[in-house]
Amino acid sequence: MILKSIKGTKDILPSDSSRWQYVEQVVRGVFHRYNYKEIRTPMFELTSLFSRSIGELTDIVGKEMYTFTDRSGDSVTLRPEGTASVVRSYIQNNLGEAQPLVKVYYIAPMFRQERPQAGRLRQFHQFGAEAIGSPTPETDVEIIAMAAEIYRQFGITNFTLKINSVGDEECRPRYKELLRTELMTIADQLSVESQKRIEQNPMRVLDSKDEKDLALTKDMPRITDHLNEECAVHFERVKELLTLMGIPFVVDPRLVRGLDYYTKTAFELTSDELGSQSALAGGGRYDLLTQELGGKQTPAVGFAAGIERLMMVLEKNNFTVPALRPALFLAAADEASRGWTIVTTMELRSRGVAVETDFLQRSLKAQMREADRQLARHVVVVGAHELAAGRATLRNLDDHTNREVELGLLADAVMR
RNA sequence: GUGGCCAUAGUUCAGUCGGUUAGAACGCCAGGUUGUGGCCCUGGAGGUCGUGGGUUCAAGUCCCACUGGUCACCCCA
Repeated sequence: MILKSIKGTKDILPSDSSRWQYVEQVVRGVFHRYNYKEIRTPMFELTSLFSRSIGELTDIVGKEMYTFTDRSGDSVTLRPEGTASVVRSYIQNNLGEAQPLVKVYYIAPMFRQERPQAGRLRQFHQFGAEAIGSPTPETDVEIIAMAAEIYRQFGITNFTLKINSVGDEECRPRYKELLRTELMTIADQLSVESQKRIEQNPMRVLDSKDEKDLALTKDMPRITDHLNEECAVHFERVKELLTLMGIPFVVDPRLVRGLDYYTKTAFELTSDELGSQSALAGGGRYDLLTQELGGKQTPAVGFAAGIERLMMVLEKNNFTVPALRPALFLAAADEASRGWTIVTTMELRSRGVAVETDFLQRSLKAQMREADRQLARHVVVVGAHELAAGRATLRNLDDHTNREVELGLLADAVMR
């Protein structure tokens, strides 16, 4: 086999597509109840949209983007996440002019050029939502509650909600400077990666998974102790509302997340059933992004979740979705009756019945086996005898019962 | 980008110390007395042993390279 799919991409085969459809349907249902409307943006954008929004120094922009030069010489990139495109569309289409708060969701493929592993693909799928136009902590909580609700809909309760506040343009720089100074004093003991980050993004040092780093930075100042009044009040209110709603959470002052645009609330949903890539979903507030991309200053908050990772948890839980089944399989007992079966199959289909028939000129036994394999609910064998009588035996493959039906009333007989 | 492990039928895997026509299970196909599935029985099809080189009288088996997969690191969904 010379032509194969690109590394880190996967086919969603007929055997699992119904599972995907079911998952998407449940997700859409929750978004609908929260009154979020779908937005579909292009799969690729000008590279600068992502580098400017996600941040030049992030891993995503620095080493994970699928970037190409197109025939006109423009640098374009397959979207690595959803928020940048949504905000671009929000600005470009003046969505904020029609209403003060825009609530949208997406279910879409994303692309990052990394080495694949369990729970990580180069093309993967996310659902996510953005509430653009509201500065209130209530909106943060709606987003968080909605994400948690989706997992609950699938019977997944075994996840941890971690939240933090990363401050705003006023208190974060101040905290970063304080932290940087502190980190300098132990710089030579930190891991190489962390040393590099002291300058560029000291908060990511705290987020390091290196055990030595963790021990060394244990008593470093926490951002939650250095928020300004506004951020602190906001964070308190988020925690208060989550508590009132009965949504369990843990405050993780080290939580930073890999995108630069977050302000105030940042959160993450993790599962311990996932192995190394444990993040189910993540999100936060991004009050400065719209302005950063050339729009009016507009507060916003959102989240994104990995569908493959949700699928992995569902599989661990032996979650099954009902199979899609034909209501009827029309079998031909002899060659002369095949004309009738194929025409009738088409007629019944246009009347709304899911019908399958034989296309391989197979023996009756083979047709029966096919009906069984397709999980057809009923089968009717039609031959010269039935066509003459205008009646046939309708067999229910689930309870193995037979009954006589008029051929003209087949649709009613199997639809009920 | 770095590292560990792996690569034999459609799938999951056996394959001894290197030795003759590479096996099993499941799946697939066909039969098991005139026209009724699932279970059972019988038979059948299906493999360039990932690719290329090397060692050897002899390589699925040993060595090297490459490719692919997988898991982990970094980071994230």
